[in-house]
Amino acid sequence: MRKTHTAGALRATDEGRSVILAGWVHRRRDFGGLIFIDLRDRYGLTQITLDPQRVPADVFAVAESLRPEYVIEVEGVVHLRPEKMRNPRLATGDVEILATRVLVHNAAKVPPFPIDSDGSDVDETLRLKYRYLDLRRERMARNLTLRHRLIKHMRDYMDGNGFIEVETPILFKSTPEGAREYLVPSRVHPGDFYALPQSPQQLKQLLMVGGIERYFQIARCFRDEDQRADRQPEFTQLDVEMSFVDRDDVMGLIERMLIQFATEQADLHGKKLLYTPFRRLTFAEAMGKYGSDKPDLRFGMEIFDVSAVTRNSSFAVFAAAETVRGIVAPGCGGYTRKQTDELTELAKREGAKGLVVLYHDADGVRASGAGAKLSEAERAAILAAAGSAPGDLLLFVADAETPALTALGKLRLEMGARLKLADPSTLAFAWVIDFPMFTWDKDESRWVPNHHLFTAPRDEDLEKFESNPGEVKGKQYDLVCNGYEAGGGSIRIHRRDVQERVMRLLGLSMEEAYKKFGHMLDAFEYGAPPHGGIAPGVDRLAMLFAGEPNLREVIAFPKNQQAADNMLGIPSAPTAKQLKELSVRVDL
RNA sequence: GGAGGCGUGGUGUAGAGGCCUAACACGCUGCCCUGUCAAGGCAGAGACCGCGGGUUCGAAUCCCGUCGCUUCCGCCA
Repeated sequence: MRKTHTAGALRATDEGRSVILAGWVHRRRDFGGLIFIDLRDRYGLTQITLDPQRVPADVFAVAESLRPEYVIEVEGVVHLRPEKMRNPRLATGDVEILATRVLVHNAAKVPPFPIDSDGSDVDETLRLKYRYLDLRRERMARNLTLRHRLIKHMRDYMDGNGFIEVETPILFKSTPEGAREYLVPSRVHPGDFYALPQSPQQLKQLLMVGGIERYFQIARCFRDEDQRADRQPEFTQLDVEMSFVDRDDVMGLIERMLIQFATEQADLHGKKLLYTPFRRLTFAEAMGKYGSDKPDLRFGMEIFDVSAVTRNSSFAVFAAAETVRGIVAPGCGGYTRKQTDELTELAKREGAKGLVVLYHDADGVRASGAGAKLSEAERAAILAAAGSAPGDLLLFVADAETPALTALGKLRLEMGARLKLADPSTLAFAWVIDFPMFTWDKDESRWVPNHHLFTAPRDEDLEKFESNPGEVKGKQYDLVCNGYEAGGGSIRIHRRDVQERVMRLLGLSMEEAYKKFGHMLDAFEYGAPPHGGIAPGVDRLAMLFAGEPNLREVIAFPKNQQAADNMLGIPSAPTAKQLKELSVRVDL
């Protein structure tokens, strides 16, 4: 090892020690007769001082030639800084190294962007093109360290709870009923393809049939779908599966793991958990109060129902609607027509027919606009249901239940953001349970699974299966946090007959079902234990704990929104020789 | 597939039909400087305003197209 200490290690108590540090020139302050160099490595900054009276002329000359991002090695002696020259903002601020030798390992061109910021001042395209420079930022080092500690915590925790990590293949089988897959051509089997796994779902269930009982894996998953701030084409999950468990066993396991992590790693991310134990709400509650199946629970602004009041309203829009729901935007009574029009646009984009705006004035609902059409009694009843105060703005959607709730859910998030209601230093973890198992897909005229087709129905709903599929609830649970889905899981079907009923309901012929999922159906006939699991998203959890706005900040080499990497220049065209070997022809 | 936003020296921005021979800050180069830590002072270099077309006497600025990045909708069992 060429260095005796890191650039973040030295303190006043090290005074007099001879040391060797190595790293990058962060900044150079040259006074002509005195030079300071901030030496940076992953661990911190240390000030190197070059005094011409105390170093040979050739060493001083080397120091004069240094530029930002040069890689250097410095030998010197730790000195206590004069009292007034200490820097309390630096962990190493009490000391400086009086250099006796400076070696340049490598010079550096002028970087295309500054390294001494958090990167928010630089176009992200450039950051990603020069990711190896971008990673030198303190922010990136902190994020990758946090991610490492999260994964290490997961491994230690799972190990401590009797789980073993088992690797599953990346070259997997194409399966329908899921996300679009990445395909890999087989050379040995011309015309045949592997698929990269969207998740190790089936394999981990087969591990349960294989008697592993407690499995986990830090698993890479691949989905060829369009990107979002919280979606990358390849991502990492803590994949978990256990035998002989109920829903609460799985939820409790993950909940304790996250609480422990948040407690032990408080120094790194500084985030507080808003709910311990985690909140629990049913899908119906989540939709009804927050208009979302992954609500941001850091603030209230719950949706309320005034249908009982408006059923016989003198306001035709209200009277005709299947349901009328609303939210209160506190203190927004001063909104202009232009501002409320923006909100109306947002509601329409989310599928609502429109937005009804009422103003809560000093003496009740303002009698203008929609307010003029409401009777005195209705206005009073609406304010009572809303629980609003003078100066508030009331937003209503009169529509069928689902569009009304989802539109108000989006409006709630929009108003929450405008009013800065969500505390950015908190994490509001919660479980959402009792999801409907199936949703009717109008376009395809068939039932589609809400989670996936291996999720078990609640025992009491088994009989409604064929008669009323929309009413069947599954043993599914989603981990949500601050408006993100941080993970999802379920108790699985472990019997062939039940699995076949699900497949039949989804419109799969038994022939098709067997072709695609025969390995599962067969396995269930050889003593498959009851089992269930979950897969928290590692990238998303790292993002949430780090307080970052997107996944790219917690991934060393992420893809951009076009699923491309402009540093590597991928994806890229294969050679004619490669294609020929794979028996693949490109048709553009 | 669709909608919005952005694109001007190395970086981040200003600019809203003629005042642009394009401004400011940071960075960069040179010189001065012994206690700075976002060091300071002086001087200087560096941009055909993403690309293509159009309107106009005149376009960074208006219009059309296109490319790149980003956020969102669809999609994500």
